[in-house]
Amino acid sequence: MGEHRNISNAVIKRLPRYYRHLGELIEMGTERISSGELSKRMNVTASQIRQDLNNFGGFGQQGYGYNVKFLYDEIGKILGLDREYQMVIIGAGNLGRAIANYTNFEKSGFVISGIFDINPECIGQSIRGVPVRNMTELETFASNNKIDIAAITVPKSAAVEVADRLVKLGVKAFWNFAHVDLNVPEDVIVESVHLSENLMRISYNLSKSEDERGRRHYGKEKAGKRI
Amino acid sequence: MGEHRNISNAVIKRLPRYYRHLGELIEMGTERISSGELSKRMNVTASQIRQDLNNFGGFGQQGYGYNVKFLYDEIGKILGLDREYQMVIIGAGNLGRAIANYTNFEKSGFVISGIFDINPECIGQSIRGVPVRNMTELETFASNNKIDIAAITVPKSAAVEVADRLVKLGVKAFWNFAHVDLNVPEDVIVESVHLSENLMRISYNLSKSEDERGRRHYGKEKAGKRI
DNA sequence: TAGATTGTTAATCGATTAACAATC
DNA sequence: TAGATTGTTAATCGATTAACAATC
Repeated sequence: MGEHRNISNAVIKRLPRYYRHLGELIEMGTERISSGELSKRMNVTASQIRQDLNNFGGFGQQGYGYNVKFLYDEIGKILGLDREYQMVIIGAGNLGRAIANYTNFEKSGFVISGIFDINPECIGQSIRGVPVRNMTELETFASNNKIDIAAITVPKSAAVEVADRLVKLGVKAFWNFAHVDLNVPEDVIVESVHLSENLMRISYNLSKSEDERGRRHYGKEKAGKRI
Repeated sequence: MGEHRNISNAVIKRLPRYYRHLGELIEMGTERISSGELSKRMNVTASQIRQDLNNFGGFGQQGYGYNVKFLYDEIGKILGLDREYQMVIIGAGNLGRAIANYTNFEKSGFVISGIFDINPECIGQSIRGVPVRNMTELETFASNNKIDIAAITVPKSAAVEVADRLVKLGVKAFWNFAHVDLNVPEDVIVESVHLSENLMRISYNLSKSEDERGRRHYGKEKAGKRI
């Protein structure tokens, strides 16, 4: 019962990627696939694929493999993609607009029901048919509309306060683009996209590649101690 | 020597977060901090902090802790933030603009040197002082300007081809926002931001929370086999 | 049936945490 | 010095991979 409690985070992080590849396979008209073939395609071990899927029950068949469409649908259900989610976007800047315009979202059941900003120039504008509302209307809006997810695309300085307001309004999931750790109650989900951290991993790896010839040192030199 | 080879990915992923928190501590005027205090602030174990930092050498002092400013600078160096990176953005849509307008990037040494698109309406426009160029000019541009990083904000269908072109031009790092796995040579870095995967983790967690009451099943029912 | 491939257990590998001696 | 806290080794935990019996 409740099959998907206690599934490790590592597994969950991989599910969307399985889902995407299976979608591509469907588009290609592939009907069945073995863990071995999928393994080659995705660059993960077949063992890992089978282990991951078995966390949720038996989706395959010995001697046959997995039915692509069936597996795709099942993973979709696991990921909760079989229903709609009402999402608001806080911040109608470039990032907020990018998200609002991201047509694919609605396809997968993420419906943008409101966009909010404090900038008078934005307020009243319409983005993809959704009007930009004044942040002062947030509470009224929330009492008339269920908000499943709030995307936070405001600057760091405002993000924490906005999140607090939304938590009070009962919002249980945040998609956070601000460079802060939101502090929310235990039962509230935060998924953060820290773009600057992304860039730092790139610069780390770039400078590492160069080091492979160059050589650099960090911290105290402890002569002879490390090699 | 060449201290930072063979550092595990898990460690590297945490470095930007240390860096951000240390930056906040500097702003607050904090001069020194122990692994224990930082541990409370960041919600990680003190042991992990010490282990992580010791991958790069001894930054602390027994009985004292870590000098915040010194540690911040050292981590900055490790992350390669002590130099500039030339970045181009492929795709002048909302997401491309969001990145281009992200003022903070230049602060940290990421300089946007070019923006490219195929849409005639965009070409010639200027975003933050950077003109939007025709994609056909990419090769010419690359021969006159070093490109350290390319941000790919074009649709999935175009992303793979664009990345191939850029690899041929010698670009060694990609910041990929398209929903595809870019296939690049071994020595090329790809950092992907798959927004839809983010959303799926949110929907997974939301539907899991609801299951905690509801109950759902996936896959074959094997009565009595699992509890 | 024989062959293929899963589901699943056991072995390995890696990452995190605990503990403590070294040392500021 | 005594107290605090690091650097580092050892113990634990968890995740990945290998192996193979079950079974389609």
